[in-house]
Amino acid sequence: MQLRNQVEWVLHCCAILAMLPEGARLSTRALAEFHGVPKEYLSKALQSLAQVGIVEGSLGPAGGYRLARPASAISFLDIVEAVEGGGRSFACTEIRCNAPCHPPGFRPEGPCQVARIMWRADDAWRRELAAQSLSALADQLGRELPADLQSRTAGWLKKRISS
Amino acid sequence: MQLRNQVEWVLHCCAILAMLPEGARLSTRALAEFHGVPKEYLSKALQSLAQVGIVEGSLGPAGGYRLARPASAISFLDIVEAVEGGGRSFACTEIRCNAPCHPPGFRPEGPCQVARIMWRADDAWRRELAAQSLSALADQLGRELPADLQSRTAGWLKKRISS
DNA sequence: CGTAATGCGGATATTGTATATCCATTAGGA
DNA sequence: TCCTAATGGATATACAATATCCGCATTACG
Repeated sequence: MQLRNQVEWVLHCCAILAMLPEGARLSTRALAEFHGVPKEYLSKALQSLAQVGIVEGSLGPAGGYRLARPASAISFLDIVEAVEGGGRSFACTEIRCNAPCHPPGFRPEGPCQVARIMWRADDAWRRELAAQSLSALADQLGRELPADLQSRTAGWLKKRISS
Repeated sequence: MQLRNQVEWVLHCCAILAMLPEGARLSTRALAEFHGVPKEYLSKALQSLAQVGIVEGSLGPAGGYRLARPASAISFLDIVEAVEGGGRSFACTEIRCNAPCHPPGFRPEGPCQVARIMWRADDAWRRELAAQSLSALADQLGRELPADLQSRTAGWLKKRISS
């Protein structure tokens, strides 16, 4: 069980977007170069973010992406689910109904106990991610990253910012 | 991100084994028929359980599997990780090191902040599964399953028990 | 205007993993 | 001795993740 590579990519992309000045945009090309990932494929992931309203894209030269709402209103769960989908990690196929000693077509009432337990763990995972906001990450990075690294990064980004 | 089908299968298999009388065994064939899943493939999953000491297989006719320790000492996490592996759901590839503005070969100290947050969610998931024992599941099933279903199941299993 | 850069969506190729099956071997009960 | 069982290796199949390519509509800028 493993999350897509795209999840890591868009989380870092969102972190970058969250540290940009208000209203500034970055192109897919810039984000891909910054993280060393394939531009075309990253583009797909960013489109997923745009479709659920986490980022907002604009066309033309000087186009690109920016956050569609304040970083404090974007959770890790929002981002992960935009790329990965909202499904459960445990898929119950109701194999308890297959027992040859059950009457054919048997359908029990209520969800499978095994599934209930697995889904509770899923909920705990989601709850943890829902509690983490993008702004908290940006703050943390601003506090812990060495100053020289931050200024070099800021300089590189400044040259790539559109609009 | 989805768990293997095998995870569902072995969880239900362990539930059955936990409800068997002390020392009784069930063959892969019986477990596969009971759940309506392919015997050969289920066998692989059960072998994974045997390798980490959750179940114990024996050869020959009247052979089969039984739990290797009390159901109260087996957690859902034990079973899931036996099949799925103990790896994290989020794999950090350190793309933060790829930034073209960083000095080449740059390696930051400490884990990536993004990864730390994702791993915390993984930990919450694992904690939840570690807290659920196989005996608790068996108790729950014994309490909630309709009596007629339980007796029919017990009868079917009795005919298949080895040793 | 026209040109180039951008996001967007569709189509497709490539790779890798989950799923599934088969077989040879070993071991044990009848 | 024969049958049945787990074990482990090899292999086939299906499907999803990864990656690339192309055509299109839009828009900034000269």
